[in-house]
Amino acid sequence: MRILSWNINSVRKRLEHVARIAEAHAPDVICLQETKVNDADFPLADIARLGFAHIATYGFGGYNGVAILSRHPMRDVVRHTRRLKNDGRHISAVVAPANGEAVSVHSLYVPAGGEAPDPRINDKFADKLKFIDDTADYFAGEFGFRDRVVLTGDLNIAPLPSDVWDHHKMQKRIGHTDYDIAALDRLRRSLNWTDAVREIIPPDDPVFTWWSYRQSEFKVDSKGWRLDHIWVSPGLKDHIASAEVLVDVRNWTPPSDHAPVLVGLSS
DNA sequence: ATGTCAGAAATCTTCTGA
Repeated sequence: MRILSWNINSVRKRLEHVARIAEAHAPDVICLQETKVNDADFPLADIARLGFAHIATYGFGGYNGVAILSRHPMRDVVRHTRRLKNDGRHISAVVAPANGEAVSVHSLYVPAGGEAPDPRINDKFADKLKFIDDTADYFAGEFGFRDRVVLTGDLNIAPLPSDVWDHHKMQKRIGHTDYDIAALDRLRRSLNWTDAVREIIPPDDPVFTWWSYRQSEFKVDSKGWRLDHIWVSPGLKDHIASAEVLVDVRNWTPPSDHAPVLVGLSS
């Protein structure tokens, strides 16, 4: 099963890109973040036409919004809330291929966390860390190590020195602070998750999935961050067959500021 | 401090979030 995750920054602005990705890479499942559309306005017919007959959406007006597009039937769709608050940041579904074992797939959009790198004075950063800890509690309580679970999404954290273009400069930037990295490690331990991309690409090699719009010119492998991730539960660790970042997509116009991550799992 | 996007609400621009 091929699973792709992409912060699309408005699904309605980038339908053509989804078509190109579907054509070129044939993912079975696409997890989207920042769809920026209410469920009632989600372009279901356009997506279905691309081969994804099964669609689960969790919109939140003009902000946030996550979705799962699947070629295979889905059941048990859950739009997750945090502290009884709808926020369009976590949707899950069990993808059940006709020939193959079912997988619980999660599309997550972790809050960015604002500017000041101190949760004691920055409420957005405190909310981000709380969101991650709530999510860790959820996974620890809901699943066991033998379950087949895939966590995807824009986690807004680059955990390794090689996940940012300048480790030293970024240590005081939200997304690469010690607070971020410790929180992401708590999430990783919640189900003993494996970072699928780093199983395939050596941890010392720079890998980026996000490049700011606020650069005069986007250049591959310059000034990026690896904010988008696909993790698998222990039950799927031995099934990781391939992993890559579709860096070229960042050059397609009009671009999202994120590139998709694609992981292939053997049955 | 700056750069650029996207969407909403209300105008033809400003705000918010990232």
